[in-house]
Amino acid sequence: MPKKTFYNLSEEKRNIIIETAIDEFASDSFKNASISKIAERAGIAKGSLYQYFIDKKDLYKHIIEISGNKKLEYLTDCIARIEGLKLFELIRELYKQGILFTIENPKLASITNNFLKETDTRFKEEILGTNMEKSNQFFEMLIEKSKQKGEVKNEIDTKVGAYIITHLNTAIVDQVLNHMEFSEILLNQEELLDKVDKMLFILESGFNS
Amino acid sequence: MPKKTFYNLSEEKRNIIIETAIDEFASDSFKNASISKIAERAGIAKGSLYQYFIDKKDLYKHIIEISGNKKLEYLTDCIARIEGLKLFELIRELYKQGILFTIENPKLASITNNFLKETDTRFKEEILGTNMEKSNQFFEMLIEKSKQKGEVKNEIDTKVGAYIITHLNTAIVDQVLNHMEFSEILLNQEELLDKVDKMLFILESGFNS
Amino acid sequence: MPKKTFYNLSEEKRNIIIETAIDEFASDSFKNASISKIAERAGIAKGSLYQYFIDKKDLYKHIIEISGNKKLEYLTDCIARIEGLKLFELIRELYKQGILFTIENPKLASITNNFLKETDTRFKEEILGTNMEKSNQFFEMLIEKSKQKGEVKNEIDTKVGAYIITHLNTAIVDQVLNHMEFSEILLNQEELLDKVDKMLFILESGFNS
Amino acid sequence: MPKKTFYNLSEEKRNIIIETAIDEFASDSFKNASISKIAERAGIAKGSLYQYFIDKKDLYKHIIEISGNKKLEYLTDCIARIEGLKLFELIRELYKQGILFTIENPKLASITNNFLKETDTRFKEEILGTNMEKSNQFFEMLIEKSKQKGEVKNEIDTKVGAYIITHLNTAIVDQVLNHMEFSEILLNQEELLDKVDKMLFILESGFNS
DNA sequence: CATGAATGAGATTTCATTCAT
DNA sequence: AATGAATGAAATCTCATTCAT
Repeated sequence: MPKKTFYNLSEEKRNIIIETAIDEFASDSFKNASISKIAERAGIAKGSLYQYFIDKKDLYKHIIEISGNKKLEYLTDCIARIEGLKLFELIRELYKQGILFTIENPKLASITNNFLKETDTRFKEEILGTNMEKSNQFFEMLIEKSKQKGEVKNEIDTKVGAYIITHLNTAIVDQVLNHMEFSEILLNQEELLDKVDKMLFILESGFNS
Repeated sequence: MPKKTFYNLSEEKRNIIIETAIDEFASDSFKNASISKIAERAGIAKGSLYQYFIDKKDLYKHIIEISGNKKLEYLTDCIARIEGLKLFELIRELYKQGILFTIENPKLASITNNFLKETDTRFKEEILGTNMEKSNQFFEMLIEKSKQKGEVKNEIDTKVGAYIITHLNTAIVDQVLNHMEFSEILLNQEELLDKVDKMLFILESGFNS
Repeated sequence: MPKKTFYNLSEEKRNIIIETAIDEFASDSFKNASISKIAERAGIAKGSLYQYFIDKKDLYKHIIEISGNKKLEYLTDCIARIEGLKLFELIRELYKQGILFTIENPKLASITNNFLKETDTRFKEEILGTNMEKSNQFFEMLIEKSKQKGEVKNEIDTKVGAYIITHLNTAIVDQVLNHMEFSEILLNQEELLDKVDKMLFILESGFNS
Repeated sequence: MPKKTFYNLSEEKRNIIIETAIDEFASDSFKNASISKIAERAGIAKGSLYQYFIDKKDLYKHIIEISGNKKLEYLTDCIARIEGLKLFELIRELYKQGILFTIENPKLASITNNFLKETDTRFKEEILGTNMEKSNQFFEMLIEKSKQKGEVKNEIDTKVGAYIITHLNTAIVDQVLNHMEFSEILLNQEELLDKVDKMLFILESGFNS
């Protein structure tokens, strides 16, 4: 959460700072990212950054938040259609949008994914507040509903099911990022979606009654 | 690969060094772990560490190797019984042994898991030589065999299947580690194995014909 | 080439740093000179030096450059009069000015001379860019001209001639420095110039037709 | 001056140590040469070196001495013929033998030349005892004799003359070494001797009456 | 608000020398 | 006499953060 001073800046300046920070955090872990480089590349004084943000962590937190919001934009449409879709239709859409988000915002996706892999749990909680596990809870809710509709086997453990779906999602994003790094950049989306379909084919047979 | 000098040390001293290094690398990534701290905590001179190991990377490599070997010990029995078991019986055993390894060697497991999450591919290859992807390939082979036996649906994509199994494996290990950190340490093994069974129940229905 | 930050410092501070660096590099070779000592003696933080210069080499390069410029100041007058003078009149002037430079800037002269003696050619080129050998080429040109004017025997090999003149020049500077070290500091200039005259007397008879 | 213990060693072992030390000192300055590397490459314990020599300097001193003696072997023949030869015939021989020594013992020559370039005069005296300047004095004596014989102009300053001859000698050796480094190794001796002749041609005209 | 110089702790690494065995 | 493990000071370099202007 930036200080007030940050919001007093012109939008243009704010954007430059954010973009530069994203660049830096995307190309390195939190610890190795350098405040000095961000200031330098953004063309502002190092001290200024400390006028806008409490410290490095604070800036990082803000970027993580931005990324979360951006990703949500990609997902809201799907989520709106939650009622009309079957569980795996929805999951397919969500995975698809997640891939789209990753391709169109690779830096943000990379930051988020790196963050998710951080070991230091205390650090993670500090950054996120408490809303870790949001994704998990969302899928739990979905599965529960689907059980009620009879779409999904009752024998399936809801938590475990949600867990699987969540983790495979981040695994996919990871793969997209890795491929992009090697600049087969557009390893074409179709191929990717094909993989997703193959993955979901397996899961679906596993979940469905 | 430590220098000769390392192996000339008393076993006791060698153990102290290894244990301390494991402690340090377990609580921080490679980059953030500190040789200085290791030396200090092990009660030896900083310079001495450089008598035993070429550099930080060399020490890290050694720890990774130790961990790999230790884990292999847990898995060899399963793997020996490869022929007699059905695919998911084997996977269950492998997951189970993986959990056991993690519970009994949480620091090593943590180091390995952190390593697997490293983004820098060049670094990873430097540490491992080339045998990345071994796990994936192993599961691909298993699935292929099971298809031939008719245990697994032919429609399933082998690579994607192996991918799922591998990733859920590391996800489980991660979860074990996280829980242990919060010192519900023995969140009892039974409960965990129960979760694994629930997970495999889903996957099995998904894979089997 | 210092960073901008260096030029933002007060002249006084800049001078202190430069003087201290000169002291250090004059009393030791590049490799053995210590950035830590420079910082300590200049009364600034070690880190600060790295705000002003990229690294040790960068600072060294700057000092070498300063020295080169200073020496050039001593020589420009002579060089301007190049046309009016006979070869050995000019050489005498150049040697003389070189001695003057050395006496008035013994530390700079020492640094330069040490640098010229460095064995590592790659290092030298890195520091100088490419203009090594400038002195040699200058004398070659002079000799060539003098041959045309009939002042110098045609049988003389131009390159070898230039080589002799260049090397005796640095030899003289060396001697001046050595004597100064033994603090017969002013072994008076006259005596020195007398030696130069004696040296040139020999060379002149050797060169002239 | 090695300790007695050194001379108790088998000649073979002594040779290995000396050769290795020569290798190391030839490829680096005194300060940067590494005792550890010498011990390692010679296949002896580091501690042993300290049984044979007081310290690094002591070993270095010994090597310098060896080099001096070796070079003397190349020169004694010339020197023996001192009476029969004219000044520049003798100088030519001495330069020639110096080049031969350098070509056949490049490492020793390199060590010696680097040593001569050392700035730290106290260090130099410590190593050499007092016999610096020996070469200079030798040439002074020669010149004096030649003056008496009427071969050399009386106007020439003996000291300055000797100085020139000495310095050009080391300059030549330096050039040989540099060329060898660039592995035009045998830039053929003839070519070199041709250069020497050209150099001496100049000097001779300068000296002779 | 903006600046950017200053800091200083801490990182990795090197190496001559000592000393117990 | 031989060994080689141990030492520890010193080297270069990095960087988040502070603070005076």
